[in-house]
Amino acid sequence: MSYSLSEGAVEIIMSGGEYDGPVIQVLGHKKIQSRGEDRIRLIVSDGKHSHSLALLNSQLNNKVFSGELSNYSVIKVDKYFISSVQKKEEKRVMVILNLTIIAPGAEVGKKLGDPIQWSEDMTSPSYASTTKAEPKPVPTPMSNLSKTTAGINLNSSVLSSQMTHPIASLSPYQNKWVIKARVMNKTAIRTWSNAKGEGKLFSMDLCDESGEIRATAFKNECDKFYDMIQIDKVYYISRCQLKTANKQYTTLKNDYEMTFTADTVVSECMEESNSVPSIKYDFMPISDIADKGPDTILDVIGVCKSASDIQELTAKSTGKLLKKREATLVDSSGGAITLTLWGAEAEKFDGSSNPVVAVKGARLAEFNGSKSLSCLASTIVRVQPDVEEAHRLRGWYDNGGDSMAMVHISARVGQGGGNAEWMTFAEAEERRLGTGDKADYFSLLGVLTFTFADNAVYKACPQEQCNKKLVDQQNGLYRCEKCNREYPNYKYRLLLGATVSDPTGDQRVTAFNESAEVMLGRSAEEVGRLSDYDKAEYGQLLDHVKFKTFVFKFRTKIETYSDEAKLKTVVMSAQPVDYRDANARLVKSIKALSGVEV
DNA sequence: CCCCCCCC
Repeated sequence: MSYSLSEGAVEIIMSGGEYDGPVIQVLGHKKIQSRGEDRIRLIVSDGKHSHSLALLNSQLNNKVFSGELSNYSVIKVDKYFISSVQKKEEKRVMVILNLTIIAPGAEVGKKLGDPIQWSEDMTSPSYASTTKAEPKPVPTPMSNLSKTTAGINLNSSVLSSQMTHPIASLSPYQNKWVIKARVMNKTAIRTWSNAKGEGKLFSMDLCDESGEIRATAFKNECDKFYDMIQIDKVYYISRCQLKTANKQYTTLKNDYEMTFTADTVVSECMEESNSVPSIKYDFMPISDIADKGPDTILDVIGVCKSASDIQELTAKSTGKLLKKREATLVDSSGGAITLTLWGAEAEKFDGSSNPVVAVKGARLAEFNGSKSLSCLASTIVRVQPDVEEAHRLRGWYDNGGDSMAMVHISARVGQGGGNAEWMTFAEAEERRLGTGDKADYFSLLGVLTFTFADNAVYKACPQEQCNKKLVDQQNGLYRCEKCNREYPNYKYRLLLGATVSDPTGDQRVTAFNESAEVMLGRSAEEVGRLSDYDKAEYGQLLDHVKFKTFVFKFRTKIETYSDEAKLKTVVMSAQPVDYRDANARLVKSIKALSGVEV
């Protein structure tokens, strides 16, 4: 068995060129300490040259500890970057991010070829001309920086020709570095005032291939850099102060954070920087969120099916005036969830064109048994992001996904009724529910067996709290008798008559806006538009929801209309079935009925 | 040097 190594790759890579997926042999390894962390240094060979300054990304350490990556192994380096370390002089280091083991050491069993040790001064000009080599790094990266003025360097060529340092390598103990990083997120300018003084600041989240870090600019630096720093752009940044990050306040994966100082130099990277990754999302299908606990921090991507207007409220605890907007996101998992946006983010958000929205680091909140996502200050929200999942979702939504029935994870649960025992219609009748002076409430697992399509949606008063049906004045205006006013606009609201059945009987019920939206799987706005502009589709929608099963909570009370006493039953909430819960209830009643443990 | 991240 012979193994072919990428002869000459070490030389090309170490002299600044690019070599795609070099196949090299591991000749030895050594454990070193870096910032209190174990790092593995590999001695590698391409058959022609060996090189002892190959660092293994710490995530790969286990491959060595487990023996998987033993000496003489032949590996393909799938991903690497070149960094530099300062000892007595600048030294280039190859950091291996990803590798594939082509042949284990035991199988190879010997050193391949007769490699000689490579060193910096072996760099020959011939390689630079035959490869896509970048300009050779200047030996003293910081020497040029003093020539910049005001810290903002508009000509990136000075910095771009230099070697940059991986973010993961930054520490307070070393201040001669330049990073090449993408801005993932930038906060608004915030002011503070406390016993220690006052000021203003903004912060940004930066990332490169090696990791991420938060940087904050205070006062002067806040003014100086705020406009320049733009989300998604790549910058060369140097001369910041590093300090230990308070883990309490950050979700970024870095032990340190940076503070801009008067000496900080920032320069936009003008060339294509595909090597600097953009935000790394870890999207969770919306329907999976139902199983997650409160305070889970997660990423989602979905189409904004609807969004509320801005609501203003006063925080009880702080007395602060808050602005929020709720957007409903849906994805192809068939889940829907409410995302709450706050402050300026809420104000600028426009969901009217059903954009794809990507969210990184939102927090799962639970209120009255209903789950929703809430944005934190650190949450990144991107509207119409240029990522594959966004394009896929766009295609899905525009080609029928929009009419898919959704399980709304944030569906309201009747107050306090979440754990009420379920009843059947027969049991409700037996107990004469609704026949007393006060209304009775009960929950039931039932099937929607009929929907009354006539007048299921109406044009309601646009005022926040008034949901009165408007009178069409036939002149473009609508009159609200309750407000005694005419409006040019209106909001749609649902008032759905339906029949719910269970194995023991059925009941004519009425569902108002929120519960009807859950039952129809559409917003009142959408149903209204269909009713006015696409009667066929409207009819289909009302037809297709038949035989869907929900957990209903009813309010029932006997009422007399023209001498006839009838049970008036209102749907307080309709929830998609949580089958785990449903089965547990079933098992419980089987036990109770049979006296047998199951 | 901030560090609040909310409400029904």
